[in-house]
Amino acid sequence: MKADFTQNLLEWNDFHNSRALPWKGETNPYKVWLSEIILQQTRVEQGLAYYQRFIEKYPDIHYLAKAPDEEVYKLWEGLGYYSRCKNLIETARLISASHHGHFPNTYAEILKLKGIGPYTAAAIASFAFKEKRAVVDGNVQRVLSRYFGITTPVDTTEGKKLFSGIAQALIDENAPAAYNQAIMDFGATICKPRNPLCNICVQADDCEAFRNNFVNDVPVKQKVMKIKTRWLYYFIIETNDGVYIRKREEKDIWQNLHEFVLLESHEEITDPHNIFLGKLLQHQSYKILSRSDVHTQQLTHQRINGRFYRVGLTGKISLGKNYKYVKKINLHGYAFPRFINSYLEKEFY
DNA sequence: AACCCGGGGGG
DNA sequence: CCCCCAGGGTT
Repeated sequence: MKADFTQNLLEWNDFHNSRALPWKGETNPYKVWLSEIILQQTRVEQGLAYYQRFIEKYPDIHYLAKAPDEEVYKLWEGLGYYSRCKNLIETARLISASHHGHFPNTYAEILKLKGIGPYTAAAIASFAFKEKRAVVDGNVQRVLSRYFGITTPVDTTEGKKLFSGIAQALIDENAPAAYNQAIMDFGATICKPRNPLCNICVQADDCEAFRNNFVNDVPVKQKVMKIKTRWLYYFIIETNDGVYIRKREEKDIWQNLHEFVLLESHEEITDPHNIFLGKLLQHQSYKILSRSDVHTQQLTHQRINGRFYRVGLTGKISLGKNYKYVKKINLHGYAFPRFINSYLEKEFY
């Protein structure tokens, strides 16, 4: 069984895999690591430009370690899952300082690093250090569940153990890196989530799901997360040349990114400024300069709705220590969530 | 084990 | 509108 699957895969890789990516064949652990963090739960097409910008700005791990937090977040801005950026910075500084810039070179040691789990540790260990350690990502789960006809949910403890065991049994002894790269390319280009190319698949003869016609029913996933709706009313309190912003510190979406003065609700509010600005600005005189249409953004597990109000002030005020007064010209130096940036780009700048 | 964390593209 | 993406961390 293994011989067939692995042999066919590597043969396909040699003669029919034309996928070209900048990090393919890369053995520099820093570059492998960076690419893998960027690609976590992220499409290759989306991550590619980010990877190139990071490599350009931070050619090695010491450059990244020395960079100010805000600069790195700004470079990560728009990519999502911002804890990846936080862990990226922490790990870079740890390796730069404590390991003299030398990346740990075994799966077990790599796995201890922040932001690195089983998949990423296996990827770095195999690509950079040729360790025989099979990767299990969404592609691998899909390929294996179809080929072997596995209906165990992939997102359970049992499923994770099952798939990592099978993957490790299938990996090629002599070419672990090539095998790992090949199975992910195969999953991304042939054994795709929807409309897989079974008609030209070199594994089709031995594929359980194809032979029994349930290719579209695997892999099985268990978790169904309910989507909650949030209403965010942002007040851009501004003077002639500055605005007030704060960093989101709480455990919530967009942690460590910036925002304006916020009134949040679980449902729509007709005139949010009436109940809010009076209290916030006390005796200050202010003027509502504009009110945006309702903006929306659909996240995986939340639906964000909201409006943006520009509020004019004659002079500076104090909104507490959480808020910073920033000149409008310098807003570009701070990282904002997409929800805010899309407003700024269209209606503010 | 259950829940949380973004944003984009395809059907 | 729903699903998925070179997953990982926290509770």
